[in-house]
Amino acid sequence: MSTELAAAPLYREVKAALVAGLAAREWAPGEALPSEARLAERFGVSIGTIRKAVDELVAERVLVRQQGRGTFVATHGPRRLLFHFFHIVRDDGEKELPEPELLAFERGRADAAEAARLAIGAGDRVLRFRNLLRLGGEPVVLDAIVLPQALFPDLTAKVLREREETIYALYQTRYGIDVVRTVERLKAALADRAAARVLGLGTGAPLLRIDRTALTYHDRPVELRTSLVNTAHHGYLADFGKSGA
Amino acid sequence: MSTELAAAPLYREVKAALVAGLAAREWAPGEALPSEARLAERFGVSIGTIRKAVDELVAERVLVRQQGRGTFVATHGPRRLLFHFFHIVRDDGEKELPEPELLAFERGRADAAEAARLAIGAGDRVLRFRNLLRLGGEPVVLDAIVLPQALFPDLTAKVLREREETIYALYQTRYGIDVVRTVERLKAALADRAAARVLGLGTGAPLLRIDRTALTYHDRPVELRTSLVNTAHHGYLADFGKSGA
DNA sequence: AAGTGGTCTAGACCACCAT
DNA sequence: TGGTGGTCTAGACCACTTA
Repeated sequence: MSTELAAAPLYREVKAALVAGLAAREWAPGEALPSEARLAERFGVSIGTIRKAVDELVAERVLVRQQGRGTFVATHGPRRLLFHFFHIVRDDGEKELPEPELLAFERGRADAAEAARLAIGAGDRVLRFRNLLRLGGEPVVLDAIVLPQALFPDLTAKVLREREETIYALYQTRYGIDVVRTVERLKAALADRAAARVLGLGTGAPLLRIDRTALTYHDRPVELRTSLVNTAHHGYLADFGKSGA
Repeated sequence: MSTELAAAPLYREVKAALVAGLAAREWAPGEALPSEARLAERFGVSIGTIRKAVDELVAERVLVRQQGRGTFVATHGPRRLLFHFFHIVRDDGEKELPEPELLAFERGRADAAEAARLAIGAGDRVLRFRNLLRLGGEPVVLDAIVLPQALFPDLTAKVLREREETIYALYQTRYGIDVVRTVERLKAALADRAAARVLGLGTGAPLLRIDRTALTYHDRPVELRTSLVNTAHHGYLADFGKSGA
C-alpha cells in the first residue's frame, strides 16, 4: 500500500482501495472479488488485514461473504430491498414486496433545495417521476422521485414502466450506480387532494411523509425521494442496533 | 470455555458469557472490564478471540473501548441518549436535549396487547406515566410510558420528577436495568383534544406517532412508549448503515 | 514506566462448496 | 480434491493513558 497519508491504519487504506475499485466497477455487482489470499498478495499485506477491511464492507452491506464460494459485490434484488431499503411493514409485522405503478414522468430543473441535497448546481437538469406502490393490491405509498439527469442520461418513462427488477437494481445494472445507503427524515402530514385521490383517502387524512436521500460510494447522493404513506394498516419499522442497522 | 452446545464458535460463547456477566451486574455500568489479557486467561482463549467477542459488543454499543484506559460498560447519559436513542432533530439538522415534564403518573394493569409486548401476564401490574418533552423551550413530544411494576418496584412520580439524569440512566442506576436497544414503529396520526392542548396545536393537527419497545440484554422488553411528535419544525432521523445503525 | 487497547503478521486447522 | 471463507492461536510492535 502506498502510505503517503499515514495516520490511517493499513486496513483502512485497503478498504479505501477496495471501495475505489468497486466505484470504478473493477468488480461488477454479483461478481466475486479475488480471494482473500490473492488480495493479500496484491496489496502486500497479510490476510488478517484484508479480512478486517472486508469485514467493514460486509457490515456496510457492500460486500457479501459466502463460505466456500467467495466474496461478492452486493446486488440489488427483492431480498435486499425488503431487508435494507424498504421499511414499511404491515401491522401484523409482515413485509411485502411493493408493486410499483408509474404515474407521471417529466424533466425539469433542480431548485435550490434539491440542488443542495443532490450536490449538483441549482438549475441543473433533473428527472422527476411519481410511483404508486401497492401492498397486497392496495395503494399504500406515493413516491415522488428526483434524479440528476447527468447520472441517468437515457432514462425514460418507458424504461421505468417496463422494468422487471427493483428500481435500485435498474440504477445498478443500467446506469452503473450502486445505492449503498439511505438517510431518511420522517414527518406527519395531511393528504392534499392529489395524494388523497391516488391513495383512496379523504383529503386531510394523516400521512407519514418520508424524505429520503439515497447515497452511493463515498456518500455521494444520487436520488431524492419523498414518500407519502397511508399508515392505516402499515407502519415504518426502525430497528437500530440489531445486525448492524 | 465449556462447549456442551458445540456448533457455536468460541468467540460467541465468550460473548454470551460476557453478556451474562453484564446482565448479572458482575461489572457495573461505567466500570472497566478486566483487561483483554486477563479475560483471555480467565476464559482460556487467546486475546484475538476475546477481541472478536468484545468487538461485537462494542458494535452493539453495550461496551465502550478507550485506548490506553480499558473497556467499559456503557453508561446512559445525555450523549448516548442523543446519539442512539433520541431520533428527533430540528429541521436544520441540529439535535437538542429534550427537557421532560411529568404530566401524569398512575398504577394499572396490563391489557392483552401491552402484556404481549412486555412479555408479562395480562392483568399484571404496570406503571403508566406521561412526559411532555420540550425542545428549545417549545413542547414538541408527548410520551406515554408503560413499565412492568415488577421491574421498578418503588418508582413514584416524585422520583421521576426529581431526577437530574436521563430516564434510561434512572432505570440503569436505580433499578439495574440497562436499555440496550429499541425497536420503533412509526405512523401518522391526528391530534386528539388532549394531545393538541398539551402540544399547543389545534385538534386534528397531524402528529408523528412512534411506538417504541425498549429492550435489555437477551432482547427482554422492559418499557413501552408511545410518542406523539409535532413535526412542524422537527423530524425523525433514520440513518441506517452509517456507524452500525 | 507500566498497563491498556489498536494494528499487523504468520500459520494452523475447520467448514463449506464446486468439480 | 482443491479452493474458498471462518475460527483460533501466538506474538510483535504501536499509540495512548495514567501515575
